[in-house]
Amino acid sequence: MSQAADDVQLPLARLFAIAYRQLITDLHAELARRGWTDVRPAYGFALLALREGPLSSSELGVLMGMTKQAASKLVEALLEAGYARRGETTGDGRVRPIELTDHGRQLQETAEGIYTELENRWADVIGEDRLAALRADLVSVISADDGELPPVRPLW
Amino acid sequence: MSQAADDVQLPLARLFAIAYRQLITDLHAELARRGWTDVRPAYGFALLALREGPLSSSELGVLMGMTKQAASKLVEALLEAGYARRGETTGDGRVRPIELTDHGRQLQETAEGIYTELENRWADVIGEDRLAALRADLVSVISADDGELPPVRPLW
DNA sequence: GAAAATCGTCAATCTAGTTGACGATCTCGA
DNA sequence: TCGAGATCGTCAACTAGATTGACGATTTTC
Repeated sequence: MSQAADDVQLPLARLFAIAYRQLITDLHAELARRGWTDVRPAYGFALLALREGPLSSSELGVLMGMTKQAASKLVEALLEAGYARRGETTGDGRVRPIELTDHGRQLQETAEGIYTELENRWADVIGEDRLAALRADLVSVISADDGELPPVRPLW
Repeated sequence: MSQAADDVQLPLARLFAIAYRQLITDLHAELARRGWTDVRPAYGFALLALREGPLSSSELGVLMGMTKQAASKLVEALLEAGYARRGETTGDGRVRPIELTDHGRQLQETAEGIYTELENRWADVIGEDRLAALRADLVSVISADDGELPPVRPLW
């Protein structure tokens, strides 16, 4: 008998922590294996947010649940790594929009592919239906407070 | 219609991040409300591990998935805050066991009570059975690799 | 008994965030 | 229209929580 069944009463928080870390670690290990060695975990949600189009640092900060200063530092790292660049200025002279470079878009797509694989492995273990239920239940609980999904944050 | 249903395809990793953060934030908010104002998120899993009995810093490090140096710093913080103390030395002169003080035990029990309340709120939203399924599914996936539950780490 | 491993700690460094301040720019209402 | 106030991005200083590397003191092993 596996150890798993004994631990069914482990705190959810602990399970979330482990599950999150496992996904992110596996993702970055596979990225590294494919040559993407300068990708930091913090980039993930930012690349995802930038996928849809240019964003200001402040907007990115709001989406990620961090201060604009922190977002600004993250953007700086993305610029230096060549995954993002300053886009065309809008009418507003205060805003300096950020957008993905081709390299950044390539990374985003590669990561998305790997990540899909990882979730498929989950489906292999617990089944498609249970996975869908898990996702749906998570969404209902975390948006229970105000009906909206709160911002992410790459945690502590 | 709530926003929740639209987002069912959000990455699990993101949901885990949000769910974890929400639980930990709510827990510490309630702890603070009850007067426990010097509790840092990192203490949580350490108090839990120490609940069963004395541990060395190195053992704590292994359980939490961090280096012994990091565990040592965490222990130092727990000692200074009065939640732990050096216990009786074993035969091994290298080991300096750590154990909970009464104050630490009180904190641990308070936190556990609050945490149980939080999980009960989850049960109120998705139901007892779905909550049990969620927990069981998480456990099976994260222990799928080697049949054992990996160490926690308070993440990034 | 000597070689090797382990325990705890020190020191330096890194990542990822925070708060506070500030100049530049935009918006809105008197 | 113009001035008060809000917002954008950045600078600086700091904090939390981790890392690697080194080392003395012990213990274990052969």
